[in-house]
Amino acid sequence: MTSAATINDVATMAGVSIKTVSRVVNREPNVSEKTRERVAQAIAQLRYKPSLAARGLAGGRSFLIGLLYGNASDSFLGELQRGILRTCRERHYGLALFPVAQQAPDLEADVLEWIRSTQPDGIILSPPLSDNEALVDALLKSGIKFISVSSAGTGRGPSVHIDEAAAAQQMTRHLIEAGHRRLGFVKGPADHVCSCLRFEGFCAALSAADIPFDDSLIACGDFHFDSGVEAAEQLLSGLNRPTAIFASNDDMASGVMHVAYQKGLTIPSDLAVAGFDDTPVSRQLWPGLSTVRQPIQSIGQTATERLLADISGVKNENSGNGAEPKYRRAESEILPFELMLRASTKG
Amino acid sequence: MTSAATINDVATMAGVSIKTVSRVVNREPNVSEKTRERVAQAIAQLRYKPSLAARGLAGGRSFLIGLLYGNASDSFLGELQRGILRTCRERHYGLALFPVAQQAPDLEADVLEWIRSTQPDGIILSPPLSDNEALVDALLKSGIKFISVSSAGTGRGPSVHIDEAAAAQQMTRHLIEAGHRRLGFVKGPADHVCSCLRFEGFCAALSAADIPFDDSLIACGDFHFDSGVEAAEQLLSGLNRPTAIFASNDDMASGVMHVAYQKGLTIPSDLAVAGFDDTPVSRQLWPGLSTVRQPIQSIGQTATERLLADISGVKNENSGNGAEPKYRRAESEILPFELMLRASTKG
DNA sequence: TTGAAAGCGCTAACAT
DNA sequence: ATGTTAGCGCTTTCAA
Repeated sequence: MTSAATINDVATMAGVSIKTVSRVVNREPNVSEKTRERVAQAIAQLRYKPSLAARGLAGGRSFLIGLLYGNASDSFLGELQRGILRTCRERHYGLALFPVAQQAPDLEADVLEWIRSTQPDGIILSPPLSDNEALVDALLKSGIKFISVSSAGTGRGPSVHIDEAAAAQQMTRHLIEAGHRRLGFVKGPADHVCSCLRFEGFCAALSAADIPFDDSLIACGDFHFDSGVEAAEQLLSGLNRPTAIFASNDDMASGVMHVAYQKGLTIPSDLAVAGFDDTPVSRQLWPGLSTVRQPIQSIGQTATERLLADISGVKNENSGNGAEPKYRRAESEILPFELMLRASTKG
Repeated sequence: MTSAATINDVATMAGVSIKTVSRVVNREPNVSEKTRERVAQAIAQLRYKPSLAARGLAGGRSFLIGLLYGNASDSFLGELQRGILRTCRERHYGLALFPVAQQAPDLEADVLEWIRSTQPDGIILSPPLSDNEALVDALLKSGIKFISVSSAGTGRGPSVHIDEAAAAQQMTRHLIEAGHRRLGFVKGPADHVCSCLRFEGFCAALSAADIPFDDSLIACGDFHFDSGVEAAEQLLSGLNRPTAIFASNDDMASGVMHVAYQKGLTIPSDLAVAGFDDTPVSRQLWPGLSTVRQPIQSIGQTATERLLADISGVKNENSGNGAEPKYRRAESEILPFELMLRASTKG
């Protein structure tokens, strides 16, 4: 046999009809364990892979999910893609990428047009697109299934993310426990929900420790390195400078470290620095940057699984013995984060 | 009309058979100008878009190009994807990602299988896959069109890349001109063609400056941060340590910087450090890392354009009046690099 | 220059 | 729990 195996080959080999093969491939119910096993073996042996084109044509679905993203960092997107692709591969789905020009005036129209031409079965929204009210509205109205990752977004759609506020609070507490009382904070873009949550967590930790909030210790950035530099220059210029700075992400934190070096400050003895995201750079900096790790791959995987369940899930929902529906989970799924404590905060 | 128009709708509206519509859509010959006109109008009026799935199924093409990649860095892959997607979007092609498990025993089989199931019309090979002889052989044998990016590869297929050796030579010359005579070098993985080329460039610069080659100044890494750390520990442990270290990529260079800090060396006065790739980290480190910038986005774009030309080019090749074939360019296309000189090499 | 018919490989609706 | 039958929208013969 020279060309690729088709569903017919599998059916013949397993001694069943092609429909049964289809059931196994699509994880539909009503296949006996024995049959499923036999079919699975034939599939493995023939190295059968269903043709996306044929499935799409016949099923009116594209077996494609779309990933919409703005100008997030490459490491974030890379991790996210890995997670998504893992699930996609298992489930024989394809991934269509749509890098959105965030500043486009008619972003929603662009996205809708892309959806029309690509016809993905569902969409994953990565931040900060998930925070865009107009876009979410348009998506909701269009009826396409979607899920947000790494952001609670506007709360009007399902999402998979960590508890950003709790993470920021915990990191802040770590700094406070290290003896810091003058804590600087570099905010992210105001229109990112996660920026706000991280700031809230910071404030919560302060007030829990009875440290008065000092507005002069707060600077604003845009999540990029350069804005971290600017923020640090502002925060470190006064006489009464902070002894620790918590930046809302690693790129800005690395900017803070840059300025500290320029000013001849030693990290962490003169200035402790913390970031958020655990991007690769946090290990590579000297000293290593303490930061918060999100399980981005898992987030991608989980989001994809939930999206696929949503797409084809309704039918499986009340499977079996009158039990509760399986897919009616909470709209949002919260995954655990982890504090990565490195030398930048340890005296 | 609620759902999208199909070829039948167009045919009915234009009063022709679907085959004629197909001819018009695919710009095939043997359609009278009048008919073509009429069909074109119907297409415009119905906003007809041919279904990729159906075209793929029937025609054996997918209008998809595949991107194969191993464990390259996220910033590299991100840039590459941006370049590729730009061209894809213009040409109405989709992009299918295939992250290859490099250590897989039957990598070629995996890839071939993926090709058979996804049926991309062409493939972009990113390093180090382009250096895998067995894989390239398999691809060549399978007859699928492909092109390598950022690596001359084994030289048995088209590619788009920079002149790695010249770049490494130029960076080395920069170090020599800064007064360094004891130059350390951290090699990349031996099975990466670009590792070898970068090393060759280094050696060429040494001999051009009449600096004797010293084997004790050469260490081996695997392109990852940790291996840079190990390499630096080795290179900086002896008494007669180098005054400059050129690492084959930025991640390893950052490892070198880490060790320098640990040993209390000041960069660049005690030790100059240079990297390769101009990943974002090179700016974020302190001091900024001198490195070589590849135009990765352009490489991606160019490769995609050439691949698509190759895919659909054959039929256009001898169009009309016996002119020369249009697509017979050189197999390899060399794009310019750029030295990014930052503080890590400037006294 | 045009069209009719036969699939491509799969899923959906309806048997059994 | 499994099979049968009709297509999905298009391209490819091959015929007119």
